[in-house]
Amino acid sequence: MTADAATPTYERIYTVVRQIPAGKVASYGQVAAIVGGVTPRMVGYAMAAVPEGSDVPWQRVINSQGKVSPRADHLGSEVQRMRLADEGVYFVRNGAVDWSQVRWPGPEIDWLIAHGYAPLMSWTDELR
DNA sequence: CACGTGACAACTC
DNA sequence: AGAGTTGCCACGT
Repeated sequence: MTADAATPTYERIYTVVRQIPAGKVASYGQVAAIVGGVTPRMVGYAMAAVPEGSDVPWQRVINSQGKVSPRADHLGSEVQRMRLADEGVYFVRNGAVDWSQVRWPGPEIDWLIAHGYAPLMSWTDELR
């Protein structure tokens, strides 16, 4: 599945999110930077729109503070925490994950090129 | 810490 | 075809 300019925005976002392995997490801003041309908020919207039973691991995208973002559906954030716990991702000290332990380093450069994403390194500053 | 600001795709009538 | 509705952000001051 490539992601050229003709690919719908949400699909381009989902394609990147599907690369995040179990046990790792990424921030909305990180995903947005990798996809390119989308804002972190758009990534949040896309995650909220993931259909039930989809293969998109939406739970692996959290906010820049390392916390599960609050949302209209309270239960949703609890489900997200539980699913992450099942994958070995835990929220310690005031509800935030330890980025140094669970941060997804991002896709390989080759993958980006092979799938039509610009291998811009601007997102590395998200890797604080 | 509390704001203000930037910036929207997909869906449903 | 077009308007209206609906959503899980990040960063600067």
